[in-house]
Amino acid sequence: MEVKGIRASNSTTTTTTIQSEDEMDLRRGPWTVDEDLALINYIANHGEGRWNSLARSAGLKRTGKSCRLRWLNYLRPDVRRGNITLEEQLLILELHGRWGNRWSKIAQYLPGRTDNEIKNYWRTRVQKHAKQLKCDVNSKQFKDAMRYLWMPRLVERIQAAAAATTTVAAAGSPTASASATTTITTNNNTTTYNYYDNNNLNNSFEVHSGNMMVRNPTIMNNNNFCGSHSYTPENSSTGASSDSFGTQVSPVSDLTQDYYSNVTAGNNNNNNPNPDQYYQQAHDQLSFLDCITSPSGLFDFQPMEPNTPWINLSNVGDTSNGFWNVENMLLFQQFSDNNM
DNA sequence: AAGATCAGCAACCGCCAATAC
DNA sequence: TGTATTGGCGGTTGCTGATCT
Repeated sequence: MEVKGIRASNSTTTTTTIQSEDEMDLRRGPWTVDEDLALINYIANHGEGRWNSLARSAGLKRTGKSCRLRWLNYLRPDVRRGNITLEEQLLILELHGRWGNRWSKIAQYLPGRTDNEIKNYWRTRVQKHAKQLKCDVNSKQFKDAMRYLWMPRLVERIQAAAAATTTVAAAGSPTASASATTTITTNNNTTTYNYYDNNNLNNSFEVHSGNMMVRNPTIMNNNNFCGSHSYTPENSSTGASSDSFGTQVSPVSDLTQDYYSNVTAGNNNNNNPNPDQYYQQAHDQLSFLDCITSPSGLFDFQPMEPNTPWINLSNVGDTSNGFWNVENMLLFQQFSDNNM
């Protein structure tokens, strides 16, 4: 790879292919608080776009691309940060199955998440599992494992969390165990996830070639996903990530104000300020249902082989964060043997 | 306690399509 | 119409903190 500089935080460029005086001064590597403030302030006053000239006008010794990336992936007020939730994991798995590595497209359906974040999630978590299982992440074997084992397991955990919340709220009774039974049945273009929660209530959702439909939707009661959210349909002219969510939560000027006050209050002690914390609340109001239903017919599975066996996950005893424990790897092994 | 290894993620790169001139 | 610039995307790198030995 061509090396034009080093990635040190306070380095200037050690250039091997210098083309102009300006390039000699270009900074690279982690952004400083001052740079972030300069970028935030400039965008607050002038808006975004025309990134090269923006970088110059704002007095930033960065490329336009670098400024754009910093803004979109970090400084933008509506960037949602923190752990990828179970619902988001499920959605990522499903959408990746549908579109592959179309990260920006997938990101459109996870409001506040950036394509970079989703890509990192996939590479660090999902590909890790494939590696552990010694199979290619794009292999049928692994895709089937995701579809028949991992995704149902996620559904189970989602409903368990929802049931636990409900139970605690209702009577303060013991929290839910992961004893629910999940079955998946496929009939032509419809896949049905069916399970009983801890209150012995039957829950299910169906995934058609069209939209996902929910019956008795305990799954939707997760407190992380309530309220409403509007998204930009994929066929919209403003479907790009920068436009889809650019200004819908809070004006940039507010971000700048809050950010300034936070910095002056000494709450930023590193090079990675987190202004979005002020807007996290807005994103905690997102609707999972809104995320997974769309005019374009989202959340439909690829056609499956007929006579797909029902899979009972009741004896898959994973209650930890990781799915691929020894038991499940054995299960995966058996599953693979039966489907090769 | 110290070095090695791993995991997560911010940031960069090259390529390409869209837009401006 | 051709060229330059800009923006968007997917792939990759390397820094940093956590964990392991």
